[in-house]
This record gives sequence, C-alpha cells and structure tokens, in this order.
Amino acid sequence: MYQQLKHIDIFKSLSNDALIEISKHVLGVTYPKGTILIHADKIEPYFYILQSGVARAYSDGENQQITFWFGESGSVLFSFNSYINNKPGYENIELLEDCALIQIKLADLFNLYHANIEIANWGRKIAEQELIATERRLIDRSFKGAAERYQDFSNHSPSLLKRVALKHIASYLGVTQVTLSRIRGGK
Amino acid sequence: MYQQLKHIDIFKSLSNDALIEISKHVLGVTYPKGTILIHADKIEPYFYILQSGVARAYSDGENQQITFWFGESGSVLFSFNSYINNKPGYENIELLEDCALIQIKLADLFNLYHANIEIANWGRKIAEQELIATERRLIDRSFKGAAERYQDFSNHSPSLLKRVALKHIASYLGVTQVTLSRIRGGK
DNA sequence: TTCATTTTTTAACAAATGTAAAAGGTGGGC
DNA sequence: GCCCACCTTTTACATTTGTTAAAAAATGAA
Repeated sequence: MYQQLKHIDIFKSLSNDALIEISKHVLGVTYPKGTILIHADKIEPYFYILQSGVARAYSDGENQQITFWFGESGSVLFSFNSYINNKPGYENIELLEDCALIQIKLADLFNLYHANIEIANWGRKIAEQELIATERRLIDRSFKGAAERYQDFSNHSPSLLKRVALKHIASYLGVTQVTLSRIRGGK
Repeated sequence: MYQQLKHIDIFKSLSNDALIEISKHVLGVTYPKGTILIHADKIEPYFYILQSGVARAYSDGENQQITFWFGESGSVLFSFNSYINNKPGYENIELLEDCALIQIKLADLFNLYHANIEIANWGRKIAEQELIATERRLIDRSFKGAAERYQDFSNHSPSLLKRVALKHIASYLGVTQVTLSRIRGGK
C-alpha cells in the first residue's frame, strides 16, 4: 500500500515515515457508478481519496437537488459534519462513474492526527485548501453573472464539463437547467 | 498575557502548556473604527483574534464592494491567501468599530504548528470550522431566497443587524441594497 | 436496430432582482 | 443648532432568471 500512496499527489508533501504510518490504515476500494458513498443525515465513518472517476456532493431540497461539489482524481471526499463535528452530515455523495478510492476510517485518521504532528499539519492544510476554494466560489456568486461562472467552469474543469450531466452543473453554478441552456445557446 | 488568553473562548480547548507556548508570541492591540487591518493584494503577516468590536472582509469589484464575512468577538481574522498559501490575498478587512484584538505573527504561528501537535490540531479545527460555515452559506445561496437569507441572518446575528450598515449586509446576503430594503419593507 | 428512458433545449409567461435617480433620514463636526 | 455627508428607502422601469410545459435530442438496454 505504501508504494501506491507514494504516487498520489495529496501525499507527496509527506515524509516516508508519515506515509508509512498512514499506509497501515488505508484500503484501496472500488465502487460502481451510481453508488451513494456518503449519505445525508448519517454519521459516515470513512474518509476517501478519489483515485479515478468523478463524484458529486448534493443536498436534497423540497423539489430540487443542489449539487455543490464535484470531485475528480486527487479530491478528498467525506461527510463534512461527520468529519468535523462527529454529527450527521447534510450532503450525499454519489459516484458519477465507476471509481477507485483510498479509504481510511475517520477514527484512525484522528488517531494519526493526535499521534503524528506531520500528519496533523497535513490534515490542517487539507481543510485550509478546501476553505479557500469554497470561499472563492461564494465570492464569485456575488461578483460574477451566471454566464461568466459557466465560462470559468468550462475553462477550469473542461473534463467535468464533458463527463457530468448539465443538470448537475447547472445547480453547481447556482442556476436552473433552463438558464444554463440559455447561456450555452448564447442567448 | 496567559491569564488573558485563558478566558477567550477559542483557546478554551487548549491545555495550559499549549496556551503558555502561544502566550509567549501574542500581543494585545487596539485599533480605531475605520482601520483597514488587512489589505488586498498584499501578503499580510499577522493573524488576529477579535476580542471586541466588529469587522468585515470585502473585495473590490469594478463598481461595487462585496462584503463576504463579518467578525464579532471571538472571530479569527486573517488574510486567507497569506495564511494558507503565503501569497497576496483578495480581501480587505475593515474595522467597523473600535476593536481590541489579539495579534500573532503568522511566522510564529506556523512555528508553533510545527513544534506542538496540540496547537497543530487546534489550527486544523479552526480551518475546519470556517470551512463548514462557508460551505453552508454557499449552499444556502442556492436553496434559500433572499428574504429567507435575511431572516436567518437577523435570527442568528441580531447584534450585527444593529451594528452594521445595511449596505454591507445586503452584499453579504448577495443582493443589492434596494432589494434588501424591499425585503425589510415586506414587499 | 428499436424502444423506452433520460437529458437537453426551446418557448411563453411570471416573478424576482437590478439600475438609476430622487427623496427622506441620520449623525458628526463646526 | 445647522449643515454636510452618508445611509436608507422609494419609485419607475429594465433585465435576468425562474416556472411550466412540451418538443427535440441523446442515451442505453434488449
């Protein structure tokens, strides 16, 4: 397992010693397209790193589903509220393709955080990177119109644009599917 | 300084030993209303904890300012991109009242993160809490209408509603001042 | 292929929000 | 107290986006 982790981007900042510690607790898993890996309103005990495939996080509203996150190879994938507050989360995570993932129990990860200072700081940086990306998206919702957000998305994530249904991209961008269709049609 | 930190909420999860370590590097400071404590496009070298007063973070657009964060007593206050990536940030932070703050150099804080595992995990939790709050706001922008976002804001932050100019609250909620005025008028 | 299902686009209309300008309100400094 | 600057509300109109429904296009399984 150690040999495998070594080549994954997110682990590249770690020393060999730290990586060996982590590798004792991880498992490679695969799930088919359509799997709901994380369920809303449940405490989900695993943390995943996506190695191949695409996933989305969404919440259910009264008459709509809002997709608010996409993951591709290299993304970390977990129930925010389970991970952070040990409480049931608000998001479902669905695999949009067959996926290969690295799996680690939250309990094991927390033990590592409290036993190994290098891993604790690695975990800190993961949260910080997610934070800055999320805040940028929030700000963009105010500054940029829907058309510009769509352009940015196509520029930064051309592969998601090809692989993910437009209805999911529409809600990710904060518009209805009809509006996204209008934007794409250039009207 | 240690005696002072002891009574601040954000430090309450720390052991005495860790708090003593931190207290060696912090300084209590005060700044008047109107001070721009953090400047966009600069690497800002300090991390602050707000003890009294109110602050806002905003970015400048072409013909508007977007406020995307408010801080009250207990909030942490720093340039995200300086702190996380050691690069110039995108936000200005303005004090909306006279403020008392605890100040610590980022360089010192990072040294503490790498020297003390308890402080490293404390820093991890700070980022995680900001992350979950920011993601919730992003999701609420899709699920809730402007009127409901305003209601939530008044319920959760009645004191901000009293102390902060409505034009700042409007952009925080993602609407124009005219729309906010309409919502408040019940129309 | 063909059929059934799902996704995407289009259309017509309704609702929400934005823009610009004016009027009213508020508070600080002289 | 008065004036000035700034903040908030109001009005009228323009624009964007949403809603609903239907048609067209794409997808996938037998």
